[in-house]
Amino acid sequence: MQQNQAAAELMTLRDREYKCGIDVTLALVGGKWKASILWHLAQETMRFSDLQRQFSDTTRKMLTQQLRELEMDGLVHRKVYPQVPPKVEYSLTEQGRTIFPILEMMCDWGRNYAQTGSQA
Amino acid sequence: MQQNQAAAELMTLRDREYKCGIDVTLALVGGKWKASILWHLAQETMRFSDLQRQFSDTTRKMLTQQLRELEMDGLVHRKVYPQVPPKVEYSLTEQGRTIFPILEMMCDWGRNYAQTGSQA
DNA sequence: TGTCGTGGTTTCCAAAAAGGTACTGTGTTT
DNA sequence: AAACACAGTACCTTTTTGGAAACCACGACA
Repeated sequence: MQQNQAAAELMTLRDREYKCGIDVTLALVGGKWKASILWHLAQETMRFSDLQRQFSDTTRKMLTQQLRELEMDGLVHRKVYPQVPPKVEYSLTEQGRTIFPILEMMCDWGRNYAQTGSQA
Repeated sequence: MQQNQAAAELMTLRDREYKCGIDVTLALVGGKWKASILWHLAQETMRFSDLQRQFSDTTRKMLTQQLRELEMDGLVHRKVYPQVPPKVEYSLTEQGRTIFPILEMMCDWGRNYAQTGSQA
């Protein structure tokens, strides 16, 4: 019963209300690519073209869209170098780094499930 | 670079392929209600009508749909009592319980983000 | 002058997820 | 005989996501 001590009040995020912290977390990283993007950025700062290579099965549009949202949510930092051709580097913010332990556990759990759980 | 040691091979789940454990995890609990359902069931076994009360802003249809998928994925156990009116109890399986630490972290992180992170 | 590379944006369309409403089955109670 | 309780199912619509293809800006370079 987590309600009792810490949450009767709703949480607000981008004009939506959530009852539970889990829903907030999923709203931030639950998209099809966001969690993976954060995971990869946790390993190293990457240029847009690096991300395109890593996520070769998505489109530029999706990548920029997800990155913009992560940036607005304060999880990712976008650094533009005033050059031609353009150079843009993406990295995690302090805030973004705090979610790493969760991503790590999700990665392990999912991998383990795929190996053993699905045929249990 | 998590690729190097543990994953070059793809993981398969319900006829889809995933490169990363994170994506597997999200496929299983990334739905709009699934993680919360698991979270509540981790606290206590619940009847369908209990869940309806907890998730009063969704429909019976969505609940059954999500529960069926969680059941198929081996995370939730469905026990039917042969009575009239019907009685059906939902609880976590062993497998389902293993995800609890992740849910707990997501709950804390999300709650913390909602309080402090969004105005940082 | 024309082409290249990077990091996008725009428009349009398809697929997937979520939601609404009505209907069902069946013992028990009134 | 009618209504109720519980746990659904069926059918259809709406909303949200994801994706394909084309276009853009701009300096460098041949």
